[in-house]
Amino acid sequence: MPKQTFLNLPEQKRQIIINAAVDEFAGFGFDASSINRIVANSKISKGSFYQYFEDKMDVFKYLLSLLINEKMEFFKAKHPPSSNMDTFGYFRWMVKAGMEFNSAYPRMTQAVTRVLLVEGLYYGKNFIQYHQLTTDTLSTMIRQAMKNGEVDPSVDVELAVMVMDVWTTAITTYILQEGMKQKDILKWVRSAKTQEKIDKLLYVMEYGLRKTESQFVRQI
Amino acid sequence: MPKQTFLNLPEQKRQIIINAAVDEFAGFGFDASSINRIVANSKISKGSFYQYFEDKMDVFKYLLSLLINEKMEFFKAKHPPSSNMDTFGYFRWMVKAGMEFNSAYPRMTQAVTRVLLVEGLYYGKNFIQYHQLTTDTLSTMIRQAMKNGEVDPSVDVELAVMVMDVWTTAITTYILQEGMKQKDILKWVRSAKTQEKIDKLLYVMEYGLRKTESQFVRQI
DNA sequence: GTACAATGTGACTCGTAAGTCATATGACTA
DNA sequence: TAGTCATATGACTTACGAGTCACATTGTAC
Repeated sequence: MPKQTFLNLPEQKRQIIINAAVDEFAGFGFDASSINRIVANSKISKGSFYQYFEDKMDVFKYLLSLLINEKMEFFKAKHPPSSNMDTFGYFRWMVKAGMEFNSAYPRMTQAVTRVLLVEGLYYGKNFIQYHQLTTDTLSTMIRQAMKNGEVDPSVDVELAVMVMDVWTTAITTYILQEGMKQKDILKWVRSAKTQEKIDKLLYVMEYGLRKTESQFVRQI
Repeated sequence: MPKQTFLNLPEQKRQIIINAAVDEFAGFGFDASSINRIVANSKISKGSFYQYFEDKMDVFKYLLSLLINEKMEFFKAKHPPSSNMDTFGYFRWMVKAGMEFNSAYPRMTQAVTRVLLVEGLYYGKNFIQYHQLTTDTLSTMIRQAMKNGEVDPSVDVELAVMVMDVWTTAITTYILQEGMKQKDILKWVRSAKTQEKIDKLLYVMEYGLRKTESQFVRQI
């Protein structure tokens, strides 16, 4: 976490530093990011940087915490459109709301996604707990869907979690990559065409999970 | 490509250098890999390295070409178990044969996978042609499956290709990651339990693709 | 043996990174 | 005014990377 000195800084100066760091991580990933460049781009001295943060990992963890807080606020403010929604419907809503959020903060999301997903730190020691959180949530959802009779009870829960996890990551990465090419990413994500594409991708997963295992057992 | 000097080298010396490079890329990825370390680990001088290769990218491309050649030999020697196989059956066979190969050359595969898939160079400028090859093959397969009536003709081919591509990558990465934890990776991949897991993952995709789009259209 | 080509060597240059520290600035306080 | 404290600075140290080059060694042909 940043030192008190950083938190005492005027809002505007803090923002300049945060933006420089976001651009650096989004553009170079974690390892290739340079504190020298962050410092140069935010027009502070090297010494000041080390008065604010411990090191590169410290800044990154701070950015991550900002993103998580914003995301939690965002989800708190949103509510699922209808209350009588099945588990998969709820999952679809969640994924789409997530995309909406990502499009509202594309640079920040890109920085964090690049480091955590693309560079694989997410699955390494430092951030494994965040991934654990996701898989736990998914696991609960699957079990709920089984209770509701939406998923065949013979389904291997761990496997289904992996499917949903990988699938969500793939869609998110894909949408972010394509979205960054657009003029107005938020508008593009909200467009009927993009929404339909996301829906289709999610349905591929959903029907796979709904139908697979029972069929699989019969076919063997 | 390596210079003639390298190709003139005695087989054993070449192997030592190749092994050092493989270990370096497998352990550090592309950017973080160091020629200094490769040189130290293969007990040649810095000067010699530059007599053999242009630079880091040159070694990596050479390793990649070795892997591709070996893989082509491997697939040439193997034949699908039965001739009356549907498209998805053929796809399953291909994926599994691929896993078999990866397990036979785990370090080499890990090095290349880490750089191309995990670090995302596969989708960058340098290696995009290899990815294009994969998507073209998949595209042909999907169209064939449609002709055979195995896939709903309303399916969006581009979307299906993306599904298969992403899914194959995810499974490959997963199996390689888990496999590296085992004592005998080849034995582990061949075990009934692992094969069943791979099958299940592929069936999730298959049933998703078979059933989704027509259902999707009806549900809207 | 001599001459010439091929191969091998590691110290050296140059660039850039992380992190430190003596010193400077400037605001507030007694 | 003098003292004190938080903040700001950038030159400096240390480490490590890529790539070069003058020179050394080895192999081969005559």
